[in-house]
Amino acid sequence: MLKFSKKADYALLALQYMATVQYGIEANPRVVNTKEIAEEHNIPVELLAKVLQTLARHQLVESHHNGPKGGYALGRDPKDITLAQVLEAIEGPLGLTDCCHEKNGQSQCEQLNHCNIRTPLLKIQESIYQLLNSMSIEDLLVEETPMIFVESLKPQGVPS
Amino acid sequence: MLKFSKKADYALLALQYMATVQYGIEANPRVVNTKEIAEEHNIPVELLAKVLQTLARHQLVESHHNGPKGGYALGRDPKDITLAQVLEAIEGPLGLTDCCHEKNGQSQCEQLNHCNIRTPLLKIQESIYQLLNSMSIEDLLVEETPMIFVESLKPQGVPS
DNA sequence: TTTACTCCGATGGTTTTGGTCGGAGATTCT
DNA sequence: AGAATCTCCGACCAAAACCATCGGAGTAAA
Repeated sequence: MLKFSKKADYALLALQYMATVQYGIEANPRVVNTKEIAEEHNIPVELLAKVLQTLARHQLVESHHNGPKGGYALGRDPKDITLAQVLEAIEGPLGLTDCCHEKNGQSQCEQLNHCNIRTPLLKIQESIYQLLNSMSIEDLLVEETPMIFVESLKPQGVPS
Repeated sequence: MLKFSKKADYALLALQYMATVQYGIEANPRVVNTKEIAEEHNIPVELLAKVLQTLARHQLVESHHNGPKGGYALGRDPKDITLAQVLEAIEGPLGLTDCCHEKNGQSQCEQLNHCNIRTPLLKIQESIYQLLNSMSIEDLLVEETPMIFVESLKPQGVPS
């Protein structure tokens, strides 16, 4: 359940690779092209290209279409690119249920007019978003990943 | 992104309804049948039946096949049924990436042999699981949903 | 001018998902 | 006993999402 799409995986791999090249231990700021990343990770080139296009459209990476020496580079500092931004760019806005991002009023949720679980699910969704937004590409670089604690607090006692 | 399946939504709705009937304000412990829940929430009966079967197989609900007066009832106290259990029963084990639940060794991840993002993603996954496991069906009953705080702590300083 | 790259749109195949159908077994009511 | 009603289980189909591919246009360096 709750699986990322392949495209999202590819996006994270690509961003992590670009961050390593530009900001890693052997800092070597340069532009990397699609084929290089694809071969590094065994990803189909054309699909990765599309993923990078999407990331560029959302200003997460910058495209340098400079002929043979063209390629992509990170649009900002790795610590300013959160996982939430990446996933949102690739897979669209976070929405656990269908009735989460409705444009105007309740279009779909007329089916579930007696929906009693909407509010709590929205809370969960918000928590997951905070979680994804608290981690950045920079956190993917270090070996020992920072621990993340999730704490559930229930201020008001639950009725019996 | 990260959308629940319809079946999962239906499962939560059904469990919430059953909990309300059995443990709600007007406590009226009785067995409810599939059609009753389906009509209450405008869910296709056959699909809901399949969902309830799955829940029964995982001991989250008990099936009473008592002819005309048969139906389902919660298998345990609502507070002992966590959302993680429900989702896991319906949608299978949590796994953000493909390489999460591999049976023996690395079967798929041979494609991503240079995968550097696996460990951090597993941390995120663990956090989400804790989150889903900290909420129960009982929490779906109350109006004011308990607030959930997600706190990201980074013990070791990040490099650079 | 050629080359190598990004960019964008369109397209096909495959898997997952949502939803349906029919039959078997069990129990209650007539 | 027989009919009706319910759960249970497996198989089945259609729709949608996803993965992957291809072709063409634009641009800048060699």
